[in-house]
Amino acid sequence: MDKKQVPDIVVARLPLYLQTLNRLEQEGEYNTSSKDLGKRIGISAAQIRKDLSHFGEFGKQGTGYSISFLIEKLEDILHVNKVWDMALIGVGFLGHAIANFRGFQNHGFQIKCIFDNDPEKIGSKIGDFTIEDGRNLAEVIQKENIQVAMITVDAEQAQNVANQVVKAGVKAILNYAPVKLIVPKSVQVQDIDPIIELQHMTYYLD
Amino acid sequence: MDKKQVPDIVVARLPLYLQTLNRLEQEGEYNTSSKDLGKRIGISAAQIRKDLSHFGEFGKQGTGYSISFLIEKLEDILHVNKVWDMALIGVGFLGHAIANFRGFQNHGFQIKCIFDNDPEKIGSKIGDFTIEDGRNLAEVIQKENIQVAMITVDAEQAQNVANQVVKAGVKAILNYAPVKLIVPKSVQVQDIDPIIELQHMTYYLD
DNA sequence: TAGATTGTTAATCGATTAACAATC
DNA sequence: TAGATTGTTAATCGATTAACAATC
Repeated sequence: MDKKQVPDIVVARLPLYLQTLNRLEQEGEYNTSSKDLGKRIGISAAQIRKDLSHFGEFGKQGTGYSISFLIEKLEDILHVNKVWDMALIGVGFLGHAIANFRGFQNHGFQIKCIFDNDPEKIGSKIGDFTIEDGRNLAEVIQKENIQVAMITVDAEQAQNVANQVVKAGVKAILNYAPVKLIVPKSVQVQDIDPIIELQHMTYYLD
Repeated sequence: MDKKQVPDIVVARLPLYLQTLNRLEQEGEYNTSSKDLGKRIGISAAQIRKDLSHFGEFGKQGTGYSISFLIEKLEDILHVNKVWDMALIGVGFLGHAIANFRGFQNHGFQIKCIFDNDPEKIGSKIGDFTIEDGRNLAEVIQKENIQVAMITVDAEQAQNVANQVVKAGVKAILNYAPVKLIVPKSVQVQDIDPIIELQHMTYYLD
């Protein structure tokens, strides 16, 4: 018998809660409340309490939540109490930026290997990484048991790359290419596409 | 009397429809249907028809939608039948990647000016752009009548930059910094944050 | 204690889907 | 014509909010 599953829209908010709690902790705070969190994030206090109630009881009447305790719980829930190794495929300007991004650390992720197909790039270095031959993609991902991939190749190559990483065992893809990837249901995909976000906003402009 | 307003969740899907239609057109297709579009995007045909019905009647019974006609309509609705000038603030690795991004063209956007505070960077070139002094931000944005900004500075500086661009007249901000920006309700904000997306996915992994 | 805030229930609100007449 | 597909309605489904007893 399955535990009733948590709505994805709730899951999607948890990383936002975690981000805000991390910031509060950095600012030296020890406690917070659903009201305070809600104001900072821009959603209702009731929604935060409801969301958290799917996973347990983490607060205290009268005093709210211990920030460090709630961070710990959310990290457990989101499975970022460990470090996920990631593969980065495609070293254009964007891949280059991501390879040099310092923000993965302490949030549950690290880049483990970087691939490109360009012979000029293969073998050269980005920070601590040597760019590997895209033809070895599947082999390396399998050997290193990598479950998360970031795809920063062109729209034209993205589906092909996705097929390869899925075959090699990747279970989550962060896709920067402006295409809807087709993957098995067991594989998670999230898209990052500035055009989509910009067009969403210009609807409200005139 | 206001026209009943379209739910934001509907608006958010329109750029995705447009993206898919553009791809279909590139592939040489002339017509499509809600069923076909739905399958490609991964949502129901009924939802696509319902979404579009908020804005008019764009299809024909029996034959579906003319791709070029529907593209035109969606571009009108999203206000990307013109080109929006954008300011880019912050020239780290990510800002550099965005400055060199070719994908804005033909989708309604172009970068008009780029700013940074680092004296080493000010005056140097990225493609056709000269990096300008961040201290001139407000002045230039106002003079050029820029309404869209992309913020690629650190988390610590992001709110400060947001305050400046809003004061200068910006109405839409694409925020790459991992902070919840506080802006007037009349200003649109969309966040792009890979950590948030990755943590959303690892919830489903084990 | 009095005040604050939780977790949860029930009510409200909104979004999605199924179904179908209209019609190309 | 027969088949396909629209736009729309009503029904269903799901998410958010308001309210409150419990209690720190």
